[in-house]
Amino acid sequence: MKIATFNANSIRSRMPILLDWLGKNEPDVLCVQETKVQDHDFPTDAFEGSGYEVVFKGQKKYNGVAIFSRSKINDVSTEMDDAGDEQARFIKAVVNKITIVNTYVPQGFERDSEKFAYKLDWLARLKRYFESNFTPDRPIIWVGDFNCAMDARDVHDAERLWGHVCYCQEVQDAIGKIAKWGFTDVFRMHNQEDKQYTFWDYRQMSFRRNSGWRLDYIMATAPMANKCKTCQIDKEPRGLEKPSDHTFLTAEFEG
DNA sequence: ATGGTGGCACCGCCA
Repeated sequence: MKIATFNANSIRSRMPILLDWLGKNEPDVLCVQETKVQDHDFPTDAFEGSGYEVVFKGQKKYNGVAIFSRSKINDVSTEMDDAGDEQARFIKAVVNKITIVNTYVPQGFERDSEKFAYKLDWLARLKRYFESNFTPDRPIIWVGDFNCAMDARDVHDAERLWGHVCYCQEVQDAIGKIAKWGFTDVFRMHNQEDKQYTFWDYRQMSFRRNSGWRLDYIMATAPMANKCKTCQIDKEPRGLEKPSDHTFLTAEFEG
């Protein structure tokens, strides 16, 4: 079973990249974040005949998540709790009896902002979601754009960036607590190197300088982590006419 | 050099 994740930054703009990548890589499941499309405008027609089923939760302009699967998708939910907050950052589905949780963690703007407080609260809610709905002996994959670099290897300038909303103690702790509940970062399980980035800020032409961040993750509970054979970052250029600031991350599991 | 681009939906917000 091959599972991949990709922050699209508008799925409609990345359709050529997405369809091409699906055709070449044939993952069983692809989780997408920042689809930036309302549900009634989701480009379902474009995937007719692709062999993929898709479920999604979007809203106008921002956020939005989707799960593509070659096998039947069951038990979809688009909210982690009953807080009634509709930011379209969470979608869960079951595929081949494996629970897939796809999240677009809030970015947080600045550390003294309301948005940052929301980010921390959102992550605390996600922790409660896992605690109250599952036990870590179940096969669960949690993937997405976590907007968090977990250690110095995951950023291009650890000294300067320490304290950034995507590289600071509070967010590392919030994600760390969820990981401690029962998740393994399967990329790190297979690769200890630094500079293994999944995101480059296009405001700073950072791709050509490799001024990146590792913000995208595939996390697995023990029964799945034990079966994880590889986890790789896609290094191919991601489109020429229109850049995409994140790349694909893929993990392969036995069975 | 403290900026810069890109996407969406508007006349700014978010990353």
